[in-house]
Amino acid sequence: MKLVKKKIFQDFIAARGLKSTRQRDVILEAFLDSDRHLSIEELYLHLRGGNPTIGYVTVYRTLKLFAESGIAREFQFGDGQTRYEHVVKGEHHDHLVCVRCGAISEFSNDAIEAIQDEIATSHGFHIQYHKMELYGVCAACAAEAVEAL
Amino acid sequence: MKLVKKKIFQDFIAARGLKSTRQRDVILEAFLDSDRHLSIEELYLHLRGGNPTIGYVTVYRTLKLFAESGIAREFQFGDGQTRYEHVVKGEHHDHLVCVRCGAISEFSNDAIEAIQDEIATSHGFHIQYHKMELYGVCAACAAEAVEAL
DNA sequence: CCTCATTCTGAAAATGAATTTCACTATACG
DNA sequence: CGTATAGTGAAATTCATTTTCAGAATGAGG
Ligand SMILES: [Mn+2]
Ligand SMILES: [Mn+2]
Ligand SMILES: [Zn+2]
Ligand SMILES: [Zn+2]
Repeated sequence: MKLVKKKIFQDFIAARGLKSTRQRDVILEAFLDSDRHLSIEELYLHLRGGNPTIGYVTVYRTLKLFAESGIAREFQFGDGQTRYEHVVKGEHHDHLVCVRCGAISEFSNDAIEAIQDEIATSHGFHIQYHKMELYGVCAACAAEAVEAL
Repeated sequence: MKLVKKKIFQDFIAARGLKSTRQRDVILEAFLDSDRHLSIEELYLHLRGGNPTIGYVTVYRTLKLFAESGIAREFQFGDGQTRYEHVVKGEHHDHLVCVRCGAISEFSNDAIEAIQDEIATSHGFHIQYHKMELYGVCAACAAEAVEAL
């Protein structure tokens, strides 16, 4: 899967007449090695740990490229930072976001997706993408809250 | 309904020891008279038309108060501006957002809401609120696109 | 009606994430 | 190699939001 995504990005780079650079390689590697929903800054700070260092702006631009190429999705979970996760086209899932600890978990449900299509159709609306996020308290935080009593 | 919302806000103001001001009255009136999903700036510019003028910051703070009081919901539809709509607690709907003209329409679907609850339960997750937005091309814009051929 | 503690207002300043600029560097194709 | 083209990153800019602060308004108690 990691190799598939690398290939997709390489092809995208080639098709657009862009260049392959050390920075893009490093960022791609780190991005694919993560299973989190990373903000630009998080990835940037992570990369600063290694050597040589890569600029914030390059991380920013590269994540945008990932999204354009189809190997990443961009999100706004309401914490003021844009986040990215790597995905492959065709696959889809939505999110549960803990308002206490920020943990993000994933789910997908075909029934909901089907109903969404029906709703769109009945409105003469052509869906391009959707956003579905459930905000609340995760199991771990709920347990913690109980302990604290 | 408008009166109900006014009452809710007045009670909120009283319960919190806040004061009733001309500005809050004017902003509330204009907000309740709209059926749109207004950004701070839109409402501010609308109010500037009338006299006397009200500051941007006051509109900003007052919309926040509306949200806290329960008569408004806050949104981010991805255009970079925070938007507000007036609602009553208990009522709920989600949105279709046109990526071409920005039009926002509404829908609600009990089946989806029920499935969301099941998903949360199966994750031990306690939902506080959710976000569901379908982005795409509205019927009007689709028709326009066909004409243009 | 006054008093005055408290809240409100709004211009200006600050914040902070995203985005652009630009001088310099790296890539890649012949 | 040579060189046209794209990339990099520090710094500057943008832009909505949020905070600050000094003067104004509100309203509970007298
Ligand atoms: Mn995800
Ligand atoms: Mn709505
Ligand atoms: Zn949590
Ligand atoms: Zn439209």
